[in-house]
Amino acid sequence: MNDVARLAGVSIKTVSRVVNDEPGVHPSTAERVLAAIDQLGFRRNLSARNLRRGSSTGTIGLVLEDVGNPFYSGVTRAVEEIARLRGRQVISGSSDEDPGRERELALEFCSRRVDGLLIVPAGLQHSYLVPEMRAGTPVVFLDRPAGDVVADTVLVDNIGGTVEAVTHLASHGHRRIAFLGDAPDIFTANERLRGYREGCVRAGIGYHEELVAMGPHDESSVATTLQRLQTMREPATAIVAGNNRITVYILRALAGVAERPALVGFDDFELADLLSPPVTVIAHDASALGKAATDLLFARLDGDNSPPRRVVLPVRLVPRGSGEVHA
Amino acid sequence: MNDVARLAGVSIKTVSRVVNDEPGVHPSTAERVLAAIDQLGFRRNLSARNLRRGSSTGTIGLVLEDVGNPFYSGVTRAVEEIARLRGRQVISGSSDEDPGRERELALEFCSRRVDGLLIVPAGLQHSYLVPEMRAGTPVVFLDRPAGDVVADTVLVDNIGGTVEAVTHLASHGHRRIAFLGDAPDIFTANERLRGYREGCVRAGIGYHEELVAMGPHDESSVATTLQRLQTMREPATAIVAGNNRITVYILRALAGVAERPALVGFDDFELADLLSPPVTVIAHDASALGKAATDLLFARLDGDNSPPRRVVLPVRLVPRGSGEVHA
DNA sequence: GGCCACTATGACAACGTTGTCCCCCAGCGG
DNA sequence: CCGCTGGGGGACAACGTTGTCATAGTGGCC
Repeated sequence: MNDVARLAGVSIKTVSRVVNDEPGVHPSTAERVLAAIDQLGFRRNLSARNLRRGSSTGTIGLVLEDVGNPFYSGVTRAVEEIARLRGRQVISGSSDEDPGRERELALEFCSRRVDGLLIVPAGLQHSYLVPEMRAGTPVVFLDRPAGDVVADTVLVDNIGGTVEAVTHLASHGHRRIAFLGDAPDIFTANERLRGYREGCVRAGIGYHEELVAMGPHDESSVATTLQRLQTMREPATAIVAGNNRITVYILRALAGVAERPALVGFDDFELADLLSPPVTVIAHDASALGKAATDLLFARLDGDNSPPRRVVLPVRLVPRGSGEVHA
Repeated sequence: MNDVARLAGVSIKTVSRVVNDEPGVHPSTAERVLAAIDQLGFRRNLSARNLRRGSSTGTIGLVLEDVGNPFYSGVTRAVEEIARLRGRQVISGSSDEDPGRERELALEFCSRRVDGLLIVPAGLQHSYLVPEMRAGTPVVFLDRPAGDVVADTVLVDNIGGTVEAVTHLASHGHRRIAFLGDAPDIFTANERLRGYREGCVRAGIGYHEELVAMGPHDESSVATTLQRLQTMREPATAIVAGNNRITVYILRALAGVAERPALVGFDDFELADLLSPPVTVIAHDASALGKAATDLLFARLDGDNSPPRRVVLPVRLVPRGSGEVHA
């Protein structure tokens, strides 16, 4: 800006005025300044501007588990969309389920003075955020709740969803329904397990430990588990999969197998309808989740300081075939 | 920092020394400072720091077409990964194929003084970046080249891939091979069309205008096109799909159809192997693309100022069934 | 001519840091 | 007692902006 001022033969303040479209600059002066800006390829430094104005940095931080997972990239897209409408940029990072990494990312974002934080928590300890929140940085947790702080949270109805899945399978005559879930220390995995259990009880088919296999799972552990479930004394005739990845692992393991158990997966995914049989899922909307969380964040930025809210988004069972096989 | 200094009864410079682990602070003083930091929840302002030091802002900007597309979210993931290893944060945004939006994002990132830019170009005009590049901001284009500036570029072998697809189909006896591509003003779409044409010529089956349908496509336009291709006087017996979305549209349109043409899709996608028939694709690696581009960017940041490079990543045909149907 | 109002512009401080340079004082040798 | 040394610490400027206030010039009115 200094250089521009020198070239145009004015003070830096006048350049500032031109750059900010402030009134009170003579058109001919403005023109000279603009020419100088163009010639030097000047672009105002937003960091300095925000520092001086003490105002918003125009950024929001997004900590998620893995952008590579279609579910989270859907969330990211929705967040971006709304941030854009509100003139904000998104800085994001993946925690890979590592609480340390999550914390590192969140605090790094705070150091950059983001206007707000959206976090898919990896761990259960979030007291590290208390100073930031007290200092006025709004934080919204999504997909999973914070461990030890009270804050805005947007979740999906994990319990309702798995209850519905089990009920649905039971209504087709299944009494040996298995559940393959993610690591039980992950909130959603645990909730879905609870829903599964409740569904079993409600359906009157009882909860049987041996039909449950919690993760972490990979392709081979899922294959092994399926083997066990199908060869036990009273084999499982139906399976509830705890998330999109597990569903895919199951599909891989079952590829080419003639006698397939019924299957309902948690999370919808592309092409589920084109597989044979098409996969019945508990669907919920990644972009709705991202949108709800971002809307909540912006409400806080707009001054809403009502008590923290917990929003639970509905899920719906989408019957496609794999879950409508009779026992 | 001021408050911390006052509370600890020292000067702000001493606080700065403690925060930056600089030597020359008495342990007992440091302890007082740390206690004050803790009590006030102080976190150093990175913008101010970078402004003062005139150093890197520790961020890189990523402009892509749509994070929601699994291909680009794979790219994003890879970029993030490498940026992390090099201590950088990623700021990203989606252009939605809108050149204006691409430019807006890129310039916004420049205003934030990102250390470097990774761009999946939406348009053909990139001279707007010349001042920034001359000012020392390295820019790497990925997936598509820049329109009118010479810069580092990482591409995949679009032509080679489609040539291979056509050759593969021809070797199974197909002589009426159709091509459904994206809008021809998109570089990759155009290149793939060229590859298709060259493949036809090489295979000695000739290039026939009526077998080509360029986009933009959506589910219904694809369905209509397929209808036309299959009912023409000499119907198409095989199809090459120009990208992952078009492949999916084709699969949707063909669902339940008994007489299916052979199909090879450009871009691999999850579950392609579990469909029936499994989908033969020209595969290339989103994360390899992201990694190559980011590596190139960091090489520039490390001072490499050799002439701009153009890297072309190989693709490979993955035969799975849909492309091995004989005519 | 003196005064006012108004426009165009500039000087300067400040945002929160850090780099540079300087000062104070204890400890030590002569 | 003096001077020197070195460790611990502070004052101040500067990074690139913008907000505040001041100032110079111009034209109009009495």
